[in-house]
Order: sequence, then C-alpha cells, then structure tokens
Amino acid sequence: MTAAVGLRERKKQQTREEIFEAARRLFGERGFDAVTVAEIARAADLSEVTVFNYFPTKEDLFYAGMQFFEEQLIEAVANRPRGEPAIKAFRRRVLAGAENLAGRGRAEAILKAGRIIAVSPSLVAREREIVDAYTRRLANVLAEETGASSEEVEPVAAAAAMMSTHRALVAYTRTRVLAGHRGARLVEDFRTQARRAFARLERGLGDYAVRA
Amino acid sequence: MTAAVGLRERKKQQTREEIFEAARRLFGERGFDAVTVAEIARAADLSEVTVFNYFPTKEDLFYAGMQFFEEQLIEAVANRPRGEPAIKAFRRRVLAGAENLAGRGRAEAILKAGRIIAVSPSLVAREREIVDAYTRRLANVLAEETGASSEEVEPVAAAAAMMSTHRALVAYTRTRVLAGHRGARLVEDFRTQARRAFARLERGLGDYAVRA
DNA sequence: GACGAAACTTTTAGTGACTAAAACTATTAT
DNA sequence: ATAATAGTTTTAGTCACTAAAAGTTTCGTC
Repeated sequence: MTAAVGLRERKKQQTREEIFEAARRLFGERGFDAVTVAEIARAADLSEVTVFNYFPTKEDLFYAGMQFFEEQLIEAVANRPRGEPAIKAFRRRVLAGAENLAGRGRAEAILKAGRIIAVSPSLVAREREIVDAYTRRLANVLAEETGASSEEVEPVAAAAAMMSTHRALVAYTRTRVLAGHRGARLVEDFRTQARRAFARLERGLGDYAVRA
Repeated sequence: MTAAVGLRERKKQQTREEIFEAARRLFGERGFDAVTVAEIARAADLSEVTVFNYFPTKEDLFYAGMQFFEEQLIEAVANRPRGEPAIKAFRRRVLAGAENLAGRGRAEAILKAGRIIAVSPSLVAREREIVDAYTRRLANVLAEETGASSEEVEPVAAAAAMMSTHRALVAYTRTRVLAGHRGARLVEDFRTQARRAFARLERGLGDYAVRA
C-alpha cells in the first residue's frame, strides 16, 4: 500500500524544510557566522550530523533557498531567437528582472541578504564560487554555438564579461538601496546602469577609457 | 648603537623566510590540504601560533611568494601613454608576459603550481578572492579616469572583462602545458588566443555568437 | 501482523584551521 | 643594569566537517 510518494520521502522533505527554516530564522536574527551548525541542529531538534547530511556545507544552508537568477540567464541565452547575438538575450533578461526591484518589501530583502553576506567571508566566497560555475556554463554554451572548443579563451572572456556585468549590477543595486533609493527610482537607475554597461560591451572597449 | 636595521628586524625576516621555505617544501611534496600548519611549524621549529602570527591564513603561506602579475597589469593601465585606451595597455602587458612561457623549466613550474591549486578548494577560493580584489582596483582606476563614480557598473564590467580574459588565458595555458605543449608552440598558442579574445572585447560583443 | 533488508539518524571520537589570553623570553633604549 | 617593548610559546578552546559504528524507522514481503 505505498502512497504515490512514501512516508519516508515526505519525512525527508519535511526534515529538510525544518532544518532550512531553523537556519533561516537564526541567520536572520544573528547573521551567518554567529550561528553554529550545532545551534541550528538544536533548533530543528536533530543531531548535527543529520544537518550535514542534508546540507553538506553551512553555506548551502544559506543559499539553498535562493532562486538563482543566473540559471535563467543561461537559459535566456540558450533559447534566444535566431539572428540574435548572445549578449542581446542576456541583456534582455537582465533588464526584465529590473521590474521586480520595485516590488513590496523587495528592497528590504535585498538589504537584509546583502548585510548578512557582506559581513561573512565564507558567504562572499561561496557567492564567487557560484558565479564562477555559472560563468563556466555560459562559456560552454557560447563555445558550443560558435564552434569553439571549451578551452578557448574567447568564449570564456565573453561569458565572464556578461556575468560580471550582472554581478556589478547586483552590487550597484545594493548600494543604491543602502542609499535609501526605492521603487521607480531604483528601477530607473538600474536600467540606466545596465544599458550603459551593456552598450559598452556591445560596442567594445576599443574606445573606452582613452587616456586624456 | 643601533645598526641600520636592528637584529629584531633581521630575525623576523629570517623567521618569515624559514616558515615560508618549510611550507613551500612540504606543499611541493604532498600538496596543500595534506599538510597541516602544525607540521609546517614543526618543520620550521616554531610553535603553530607563531606561524599564524606571520601568515594569518594557511593560504597566505602558499601565495605569499607569487609575484602577482596582476599588480603589473594595473600598473600598465595606470601608466599607459596618452591617447591610449585602457584595454590596449592591458593587452600589451599580457602579451609581453607571453615571452616568459618559453623559459627554462617554466612549463614545469606552471604544471606543479596548477596541480597543487586545482586539487585544493581553499586555494582555488583564495585565487578567486585575489582576482576579485585586483578587479576592483582596476575598476577604480577606470572609474577615476572616466570620471565615473566607483559604484558605477560600466567601469566594473570593463575591468572584469579584461581581468577575466587574463585569467582565462592562464587557465588556457595550463591546459596546453598539460597537453604537452612547450616552448615556442606554447607562446604562439597563447598569443593567438590572447589576440583573438582581446580583439573581441575591443570590437564588442554586438556581433558575437549570433544565433544561426 | 511479523520480519528482515534498506534507509536514516544518532553517538562517538576525532581532525584541523584559527583565536584569545596569559606566561615567558629576547631585544631595545635609557 | 634595567625597564619597556616586541616576539614567542603554552594553554585552552571554538567550530566546521568527517568516519565509523550503533541505533531506529520505514518498507517490501510472506
């Protein structure tokens, strides 16, 4: 009499969520580094080992929930219409994401996450690692499409240029929110910066920062 | 009767070198992760705490010796002649570095360092951190020169594009050396890749990877 | 419903980077 | 010589993370 999905499976899912919830709460209260995995285990009423069983590193406990926008960026490029250069698709997806910045409580969420990450070296490191992984994936997509080998430098450089622009935009948004900007103003600034930076990459750096 | 430089100073310098030497030897023999700081301390005949006193993290013990080429890249850009765009100076410096690749034992050194780093997550992470720091510095230079604020996205994106290209070239070189290429052939390949990637950035991504 | 296999969880014991504080030793300036 | 200062060691501890062995729970089967 096995249900569509067994008890075991359901319990696991539940445990996973309990751990994650406990972690989320504690990180929110006291930041990342000030919370030990042992405490999270205690709060979720489990042994420490079990926590590591579900989340191999403490950092996973923080980033597990985040929907990686990066994933969608890769998809946007991979599924772009014929005749379109990769950067156009990338740029479009990034700009489409700008809408959300004006949403209810969005700024506060950005602020909170930003504060927690910025203060924790291990979270910052993890973020870099994630970006790196996505950059490699994007580079692979570009290499395949242009018929280059994945070792080649051109696709990696191009992928990194795009991803870095996105990361810089995220960082920019953080500082803007920190400076008190919200809503339409925030979205507008984001768009201006995005357009300018992408335009630069599209047009090339050949005439950028020419020494006076 | 204080000498030009005191005994204290000299001893510190010496201790530092002894620690570093011991570390270098052990890392070379057994890799990074398989060597503990306690072992390094023992080999240098010092207490573990003293090692941490000289090198705040184990990773510093590895990277301390490396002459950061990145430093010179920043300088090359900062001191470029009038009328020259930043990327030209950057590119020139990178290409100038290609000469060294043909040097005696150079390939073996690349291989050895590459092997040690690739296998150690913490060293890889540290490398990312270093690149990040230099990228920020380059971005600052660019921002200042173009009269942009250092928060802005354009200079950061441009800096990241250049630095990433350099990193990709380093990675490319590693794989080429691994594939057995040496000497003139290696230098040639490096140059081809560098020229192609930089040309792309100079000309822009506007017509790169246009979907068929 | 009993029962053994398989999946999970816990306990236990440990490794290793890194830190704070206090005691100790060497160098320096007076 | 001596006292201040800098550098080193000892000690004790925190915390992420791991391996292994001993439970405990769920599952399929009879």
